[in-house]
Amino acid sequence: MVTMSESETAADVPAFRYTAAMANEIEPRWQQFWAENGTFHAPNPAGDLADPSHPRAGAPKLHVQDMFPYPSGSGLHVGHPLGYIGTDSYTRFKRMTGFNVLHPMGFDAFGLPAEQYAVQTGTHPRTTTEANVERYRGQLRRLGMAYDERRSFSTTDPEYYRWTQWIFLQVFNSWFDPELRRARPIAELVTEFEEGARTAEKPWSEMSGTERRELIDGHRLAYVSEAPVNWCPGLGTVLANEEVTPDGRSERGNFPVFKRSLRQWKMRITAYGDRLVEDLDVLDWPEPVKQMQRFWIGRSRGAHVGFPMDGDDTVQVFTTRPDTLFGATYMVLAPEHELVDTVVPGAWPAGTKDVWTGGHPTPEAAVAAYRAQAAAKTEEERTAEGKVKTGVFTGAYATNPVNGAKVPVFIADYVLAGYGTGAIMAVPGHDERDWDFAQTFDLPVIRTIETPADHEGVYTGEGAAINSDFLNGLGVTDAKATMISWLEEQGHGKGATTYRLRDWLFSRQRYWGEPFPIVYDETGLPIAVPESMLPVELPDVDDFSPRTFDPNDAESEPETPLSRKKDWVQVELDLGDGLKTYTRETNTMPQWAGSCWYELRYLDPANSDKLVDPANEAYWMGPRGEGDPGGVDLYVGGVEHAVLHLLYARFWHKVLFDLGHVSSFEPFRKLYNQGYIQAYAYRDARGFPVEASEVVERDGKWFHGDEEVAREYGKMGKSLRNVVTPDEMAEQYGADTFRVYEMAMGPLDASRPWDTRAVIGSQRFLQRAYRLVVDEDSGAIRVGDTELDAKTRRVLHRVIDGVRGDMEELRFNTAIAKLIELTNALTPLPAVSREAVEPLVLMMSPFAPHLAEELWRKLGHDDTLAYADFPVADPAQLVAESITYPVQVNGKVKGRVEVAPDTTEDAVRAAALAAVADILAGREPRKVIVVKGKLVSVVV
RNA sequence: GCGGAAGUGGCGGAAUAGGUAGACGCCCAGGUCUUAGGAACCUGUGCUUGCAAAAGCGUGCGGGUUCGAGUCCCGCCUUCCGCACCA
Repeated sequence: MVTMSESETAADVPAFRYTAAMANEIEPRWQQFWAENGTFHAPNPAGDLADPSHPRAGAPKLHVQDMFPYPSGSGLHVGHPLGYIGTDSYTRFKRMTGFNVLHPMGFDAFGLPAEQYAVQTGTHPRTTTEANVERYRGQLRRLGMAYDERRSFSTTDPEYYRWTQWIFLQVFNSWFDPELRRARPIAELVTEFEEGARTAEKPWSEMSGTERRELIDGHRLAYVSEAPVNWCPGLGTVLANEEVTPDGRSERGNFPVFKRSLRQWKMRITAYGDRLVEDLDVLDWPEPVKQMQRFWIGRSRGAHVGFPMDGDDTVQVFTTRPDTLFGATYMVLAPEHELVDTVVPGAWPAGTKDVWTGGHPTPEAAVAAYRAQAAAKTEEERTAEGKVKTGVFTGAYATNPVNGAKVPVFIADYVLAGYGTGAIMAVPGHDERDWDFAQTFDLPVIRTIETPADHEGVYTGEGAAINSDFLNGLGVTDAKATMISWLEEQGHGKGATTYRLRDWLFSRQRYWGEPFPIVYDETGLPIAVPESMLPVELPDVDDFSPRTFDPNDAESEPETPLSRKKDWVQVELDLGDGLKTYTRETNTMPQWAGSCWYELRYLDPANSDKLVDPANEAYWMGPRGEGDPGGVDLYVGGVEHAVLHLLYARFWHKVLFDLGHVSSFEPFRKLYNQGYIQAYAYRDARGFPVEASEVVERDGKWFHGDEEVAREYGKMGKSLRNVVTPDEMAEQYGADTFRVYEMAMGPLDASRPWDTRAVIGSQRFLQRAYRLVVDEDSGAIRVGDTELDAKTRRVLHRVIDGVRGDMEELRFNTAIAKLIELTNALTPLPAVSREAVEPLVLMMSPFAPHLAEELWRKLGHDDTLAYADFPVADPAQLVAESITYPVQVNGKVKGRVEVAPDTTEDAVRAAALAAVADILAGREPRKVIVVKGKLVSVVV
């Protein structure tokens, strides 16, 4: 879009006015200066990035990081860089206050879109990805980001994913010691078995080599298992639980997802459940994010209890309320529970109620029908039916171990196979779901918690135990503990903790991901590729797509793209037993893998011997003392990563910590969620989006041409035709104006609508600031060494003080408001004083770095201001010359008095009463309150 | 249903410790300069009444505490986010 103001009025614009055209001359020049001079290189304490001569070498450090982007084909829109500009402004400020600042940027470049594009066009994903990364780099550079470009990488760089694979091997070669609550090298486990310190069902000495390997493999933190997973035929891949929506579809692509038992790689994140929950307490994270993680991990404490069945079987249940065991009047198994088949008798036992049978002649028929019905339902249907409980009697009875009572065993889909043991004891008196089920199936209720007399129905509150033999009279907490001790003594159960969190499904049937550093021998058991052979490079293939299927074909089988590359899959290696043929793992890692540890690689990006030099890790991320987690000092990104990325990254970091590779036990000390920039979109009468930039407002309605259109509010995107790019903002206003606008429009953590029209306000501010230094007509420098008048000087120092405070707290919007106030205060002054202008320029520089550098140069400095000292307020100037007290009478402001700051309270009171004397009209004040420095309140 | 965040002018937002509500910016109106202004600059701008001085009202709604409440307490409403039979 060509603005008319540019073309038609150019002749009238003074030659030295700060315009978009001037910004577009200034900005690339300074970007080049910074790049050529390595202005933003941050020195490491050790290795190839060490630089003892650097002005910040050995200074206190600050590691600030953004959640790096996936470089999509459509480039950045104005919403994407919001957080980046925020961290750039913050780190520029902190650098000027003396910190050695690490603020890097990289690219999360493995992922589905490049692969899908490759499938459609045949373009290699690497080609697409590299082009997109270059585009992103260009866009970010154009915004003047102060990154240390030597530390930038893509997760797709073989030299990067070499270390992703190396970490995978660390995980693979470890096991979790529950006693020490930490990961240990797998070799130590082998030793324990060899020496008999640890025993399996079969003595180690009697086991075959394969049996030993299977035993060990079963303890690894990365393991292959045949287990129910989320199979998505439409995508041709399996998905992690976290990638499946609540209605049972894929987060990407919205295809149906089916539970299938398949052999897949998993990571034993559940072993870290306790530490992942507990360590949240020491993190400086937004409470909602911690809450989401706590909920996702879903730790609950309770007990496993065995209910013996007729015959030899015992059903294990998990309960958080062992104190209510005496009230268990029936049991429920998940329809998929493995014991269902073995417990079903040939005929309905005596006393079977009609509602229990579902109208079927035999238990076998009833169970089969119910299972078929449950299997046919999607997760969505199962939960959509809400509280209507369905189920059927299995015909079997179990024995309540605490009192020997026979209780009927049902199957019902309100019990989930995937949680706890997939079986429950039902206590209808004190559990809402069990109550509902008991009502439907006419089952008895026994109260075991004293229930208020007037209470009807289920009671889930606290109370003393009743009808519970040795528990009677105990409160809930004591009753739980007593029951668990009893169960453990009697051998009927023991205290237990379960998690909602499942082990992390780690393999994907895709091409564009990190290959596993794993081969298989003739036993079919996995073998680690030696570290010396890393990276296992992703081979080129002809066909990038996994085999996809009819999205509803639940019985289809995954087929990976790499499996078709036969000459790659079969590999000759000498792994210690001479040259042998091995088969490569053909799954690839999920997209999360690369982002699980990138914060570490920024610290030492070119280190070819180690993931990161311990000296560099300790400096940038090490703990600050006992109990301190260490980690990135400030990590900024969207709240959408509250669970997945942040949980996986914490898990890997803890494994690396346990194995001694890092000194911090958390990756991100402080987390900050920036808001989203959204935008209005407009639809015509047919409901089609029209180009938002062409819509005009008239009389509170919106028109596209002559047609009235409807406005809506949502994400910026191609499909809504409301995209605004930073490139066009830079072109029309300059990058500095764009940066100032994004930071001024609201608090960083709030979401707000984009409004291109309002950008002009930021442009005017920069223009006024430029005008303070440079005469618009002649280009002459206007700044002189005249002293500031006392009043303006106080304004200056008040602003300096306020801006410093705002910057520390990331309150950029109010910092900019204060800078505008200062600029507006200087504008009408007859002489422009260096005393005020230099601090103004320095304080503007985090937001408008190009303009600030340009003005700094014009003010006579010959080097970058990036390492200049940020202004410090003179405390003497912060004391007001006089204080104006508003005077309230009965809570309403009725007058004002201006007094010297050191006026005594009595004098203020007297002056205030005099000021409102006519309002009081002779009435005697009942009370006079003087709040020092604030106001006077008179009550009559 | 459970958990969390948030509701302030026409709009984005400010008020950091209970103390002058609306900083700063956009829009809008009037003006200066000008052939012109859709540039820049200046002035005004919460709502109602009023020529004005001024008065009344005002931070989602209803109560409460207080000399004083956007801020604290109780009860609601609305919006957004997360979870959703987790035993």
